Order: sequence, then structure tokens, then C-alpha cells
Amino acid sequence: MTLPREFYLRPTRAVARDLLGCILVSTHGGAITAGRIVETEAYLGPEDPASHAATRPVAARRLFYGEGGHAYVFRIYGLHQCLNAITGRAGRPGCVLIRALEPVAGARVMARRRGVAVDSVSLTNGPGKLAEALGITLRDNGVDLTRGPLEIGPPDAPREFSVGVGPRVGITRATALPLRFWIYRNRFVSRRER
DNA sequence: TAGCTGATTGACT
DNA sequence: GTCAATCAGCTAA
Repeated sequence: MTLPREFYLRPTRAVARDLLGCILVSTHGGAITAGRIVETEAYLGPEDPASHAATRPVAARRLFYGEGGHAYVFRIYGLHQCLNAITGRAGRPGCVLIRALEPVAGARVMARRRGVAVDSVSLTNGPGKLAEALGITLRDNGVDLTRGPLEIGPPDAPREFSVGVGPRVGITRATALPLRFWIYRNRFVSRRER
């Protein structure tokens, strides 16, 4: 089961919210690792000062303006990778940063990649951590999320959770916009809600 | 060419 | 709570 292309061809905010509860699956390295998405952030077009659509090199901008449903992977601080899902139709820039997962398969493999205990929240409770846990690298930049080593499937259970909304984390521009979404009271969310 | 920054993390006080 | 790791790409000169 994989989310159809049409899922991504909608306004970025709606995609970010609806991605909560969905299942991200990686088959990198011959092992299946998967997690439930519990935290996302929306990044819009050039009108959003925090978005890479405005600040990153041409190659990244081409992805941003490309068709939704593809992965955008970038390196931050020289050492960590972050995974995004491109949203909107071709010509409409936007993406959703996957910030945290709750492991549902392959936790032992994740633990080996991360070097932490198999039952630790530190497995996947941050964008750099989940990328490492699922074996995501810059080679995944541009891959199709509807068919490939990286896929996102629909929720594996009814969506019976509350959604938290608040300002994005870790950025220095446009810090007040309420574009971060998370599953309320999930222990894998990267920052504790009050 | 030199200096600085960042959608983070982990180690340490 | 503070701070270093680490590097591509941007800026100033």
C-alpha cells in the first residue's frame, strides 16, 4: 500500500497535517525499516523566508518546483541528513519535512545503525536521527516516494489522535508561522509539548 | 581567499 | 543549561 501521487498534489499545509499517522518504509541495505510519522513541518515557496525554495542552489529549486511525491534530501551542519516530501503540482513549490517517526518495523536494524538501544526514543525522534535509522542518504534526493526504496503508505490504524500545531523548530527566519504539526502526546515527538 | 552560516545532534557542566 | 563537530555554498573583499 502506497499513497497515490494525488495525495501530494495538494496544499503543503494539508499534506503536512495528513502525513501524520502514515507509514514511511525504507528497504535500504536489504532490510525493511519503517515508522509511523508523528511530526512534520511545512515549508512553502519563496514567500516563506525559511524555505529552501528561495535559498538553495538551482538543483534543489528544480526539485521544489517539480511534481509532488518525490523526496528532497539535504545535508545540514555538514553531518546530518533531513528527509522531505515534495508537495504540489509541477510549478508549485513546497515540501514537508519529516521530523520524527515511531518505529513499526526493523527496530533492531535501526538500533544498529544509530548505535542506541532498540527501545530508545532516540532511534527516530528527530530529522537527522530518522534519516540515519532508515539508511537515508543524499543518494535518495529526488527519488519517487510512490515507488522505490523509500515509500510512504497510509495509516495502519484509524487516525484517533489529536494534532498539535505550533511554530517550526530550529530555524532562524519566519519563526512564528504555525507550520509544525505533531501527534499529541506521542513520545517520539522531538520536542515536548507543554 | 577568508570567514560565516545552518530545517541537528550528542557530550558535557 | 552550553558547546563542538563538520562542510557546501554564500558573502565580502
